[in-house]
Amino acid sequence: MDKSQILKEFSSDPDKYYNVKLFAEQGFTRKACTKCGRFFWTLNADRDLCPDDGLDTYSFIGDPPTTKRFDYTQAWKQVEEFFVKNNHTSVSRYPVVCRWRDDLYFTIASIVDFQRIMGSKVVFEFPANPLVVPQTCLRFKDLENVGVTGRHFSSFCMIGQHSVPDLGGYWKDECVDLDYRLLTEQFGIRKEEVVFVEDVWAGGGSFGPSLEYFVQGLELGNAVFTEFQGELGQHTTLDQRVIDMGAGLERFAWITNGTPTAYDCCFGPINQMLFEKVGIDSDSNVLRKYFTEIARVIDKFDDLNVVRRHAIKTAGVTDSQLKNMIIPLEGVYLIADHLRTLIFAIADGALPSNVGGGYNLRMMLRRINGTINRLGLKLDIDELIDTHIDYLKDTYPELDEKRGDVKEILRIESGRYEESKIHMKKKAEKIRGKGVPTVDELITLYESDGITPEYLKEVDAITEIPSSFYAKLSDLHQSDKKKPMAQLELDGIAETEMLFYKDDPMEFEAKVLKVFEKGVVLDRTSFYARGGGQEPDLGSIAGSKVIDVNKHGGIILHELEGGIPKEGDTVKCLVDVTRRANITKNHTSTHILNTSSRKILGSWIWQHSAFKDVDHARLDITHHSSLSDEEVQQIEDAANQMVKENIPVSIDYYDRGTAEQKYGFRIYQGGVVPVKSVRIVSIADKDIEACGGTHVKTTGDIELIKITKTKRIQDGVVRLEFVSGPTAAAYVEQQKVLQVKNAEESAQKEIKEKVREENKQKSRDLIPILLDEVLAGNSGDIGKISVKNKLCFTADESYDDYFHQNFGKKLVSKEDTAAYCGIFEAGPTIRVMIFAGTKSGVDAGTIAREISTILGGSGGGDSKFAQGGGKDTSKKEQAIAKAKSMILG
RNA sequence: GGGCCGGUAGUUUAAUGGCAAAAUACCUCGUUCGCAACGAGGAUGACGGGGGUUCGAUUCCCUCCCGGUCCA
Repeated sequence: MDKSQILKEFSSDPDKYYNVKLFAEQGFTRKACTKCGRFFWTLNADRDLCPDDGLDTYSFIGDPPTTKRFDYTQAWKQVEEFFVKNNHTSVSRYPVVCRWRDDLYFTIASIVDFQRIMGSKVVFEFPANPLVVPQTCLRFKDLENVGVTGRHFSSFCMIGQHSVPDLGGYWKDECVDLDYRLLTEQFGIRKEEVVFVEDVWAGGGSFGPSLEYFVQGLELGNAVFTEFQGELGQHTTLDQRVIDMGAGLERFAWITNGTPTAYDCCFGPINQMLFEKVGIDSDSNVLRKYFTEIARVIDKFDDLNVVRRHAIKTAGVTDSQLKNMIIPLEGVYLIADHLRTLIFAIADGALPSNVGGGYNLRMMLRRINGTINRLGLKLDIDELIDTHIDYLKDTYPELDEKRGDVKEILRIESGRYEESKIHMKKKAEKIRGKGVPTVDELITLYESDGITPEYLKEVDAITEIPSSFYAKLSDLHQSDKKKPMAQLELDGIAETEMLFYKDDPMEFEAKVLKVFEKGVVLDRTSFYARGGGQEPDLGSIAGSKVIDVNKHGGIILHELEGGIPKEGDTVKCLVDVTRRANITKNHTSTHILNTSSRKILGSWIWQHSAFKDVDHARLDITHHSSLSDEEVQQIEDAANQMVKENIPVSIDYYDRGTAEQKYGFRIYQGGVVPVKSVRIVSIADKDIEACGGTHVKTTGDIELIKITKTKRIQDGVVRLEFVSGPTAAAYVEQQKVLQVKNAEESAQKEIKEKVREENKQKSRDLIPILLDEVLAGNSGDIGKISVKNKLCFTADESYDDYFHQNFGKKLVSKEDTAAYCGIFEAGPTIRVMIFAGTKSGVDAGTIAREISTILGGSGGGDSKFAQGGGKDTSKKEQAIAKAKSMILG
């Protein structure tokens, strides 16, 4: 939908869409910006320009419009106090890792907290109405602006003010009134400074007008009134209209302080600490001018470097000021910002990695480390983490608990970065020595080693980046489109009654509602349909084998083999009880292992995915490293302890919002649950998850859990393969047998190795003795070697390839008139090896080829060394005779 | 989930369907009061595991393990 179209439409009828009671009460007038034409509301009769174009833009820097000063933490207390006083419920922030929506890695706005996806629709669920929330939001789009522009953050606190008018909340009039009073009464901003700009918001099929509020050119918040759906012109009013007011807490703090940047008043004591360590030479007057200029022109140029150059020139920043003040400052801000984001993300269970959202976290830590190195700083990251958390824990007490975990994860990740840098450096060195690499080589380097051409240029390994590099790279990454699933005609069929969620009979009768070529839909079924990583039940329906069961919406389709019943028939159905029991044990085991892993490894453990079949199952967990044998044992022990305790497993249904508030987002281990009423599976208070699978009554039913294998399947994800119940018992038996077998095999191997080593040693001792005799010019039979004028031949069985190899090599290296030929058996083949000194008159290659031909094989080499052989053992004597005559003449 | 790269002496890295190299560390000797430095000599490996092709595989093929990396 075209936003400008909607804006035009709404602006043509301001009374309907924008004019709120407050404007008339206070005497706001509506004006059109003389520069850009946008409509805005103001108390200042002289004002002709909208905030973006206004002359007062960022005039608060160095001259804040309030008498009170609030830092980040205090600013929230002010906001919270104001809204609570005005009948709002203050809600704790939601996780920054967006567990309840699989289309987002991270929470990017406060409204996301309350959005749930049902099918293709977004629905709202608020735990209170109206409410206010300090929602930490992560945004990685403008990462390069962070630290530079004075107002971009990788994470920020969105003050979310939300109200549903039709469920007892308020609508536009009260919303704008509250926001206005928040600014003027709570924060003490002069009434004339507040400007409301008319705008619209559209997304996800709905849209509505919005009023952005500015003070001295700084946008503090945006009140969105989501009220319509459909296409403009044919739109209808939503069943549930919603107020989505989002304001930047950092900006509230900034405007009351008037510091050169928002960073100066939002990171707490960490800035001062960093300034001292870095030794920044700070001149507030220059900084004020510089950052004011940055703020004014940031949107006027596309290239950030142009913006910086412009500001440096206009503010009159000298080269030395740039080097000793601006650049280190930008670095400090970047470090403080990125670290704060990492603390929130890791505390909420995200891990830096090379996949998905984890990649953003990895990049941020690398930017921190890169900046520290670039500026030559000596910083203790742990100390910085402590400083951040100490400052934030008042508002976000949950961060305090994860202090140690955050440090551990960042320490491991920093170590990885150091190693990868060493690797990159080595590769770059090699390239420098080798000459200009081709584009294909550069692509291989990038894809296989993560070494960008930019890096290579930076370290002077290459002089320029080939222009075709990026074109070629993007060609390579053209992804193939997913093919759509075959669609079955299921319209008009009633949803299947799911007996497995009720009394779950293993034998039942049901009516056939619909038949397909290979399957049937019944009115009711106990056959569990594939879902949540749990494999389906099998068994029989009307005597035909059930080979698969799948869910299509609320309809369950049973795939059959050996005859399809008729529509309308009542059929007898039997579920394979043993299969079901085993799968069920595996499913509850998955929950137990998940919680055991978290207990042993750390709070960052989440279920990444899972699979439960009849004879095996696997659980993928989020973890940073491969598991040691000891860790695996501890997890298994913890799991079996829970089995031993025979803990009851209970299943209860909750309203989704209630479940989230009661148990937190930990319940979404298996991913998003797209239903209003969630099924909560609890193993006492030890593990509580939203889950649609089948479970045992008490943990003792599982009998035993054995982890059969673990594997790091990708960066940040470890797979546990396991068995439970009777399969686990069988596995233990099987392991016992295997262990005995392995012990025997390794003992045999050891003996073989010992014999080989002994033979080697014998050769080492014998060779010098024999060599002395041969080199002395003795002829005849020397140690079973026929020698004639330093030409040697042997086919004695006591010599192996090690002897032939070393004797021959040493002989010809010491005497170039000598030659040596050895014939020996190696397994089913007879092999020949010839060494010839340059003046021996013997051609090794010719001998090898001829002897090999006799033996039915082939051989090769050059005149000085050659080998060959064949498998025709009947020709062995003939070959020996021939070889002897060829070498000894 | 899909690819790609790599695994060789204690360490870092070469090369190769036919004797597996170099640097460094190590050992011995020499110069030195001693150390460092230098010179001479020496030892060191089943080429990640398993299977296959071959007379012969570290090299080619398959498979597994480990590590790295890019894209979804």
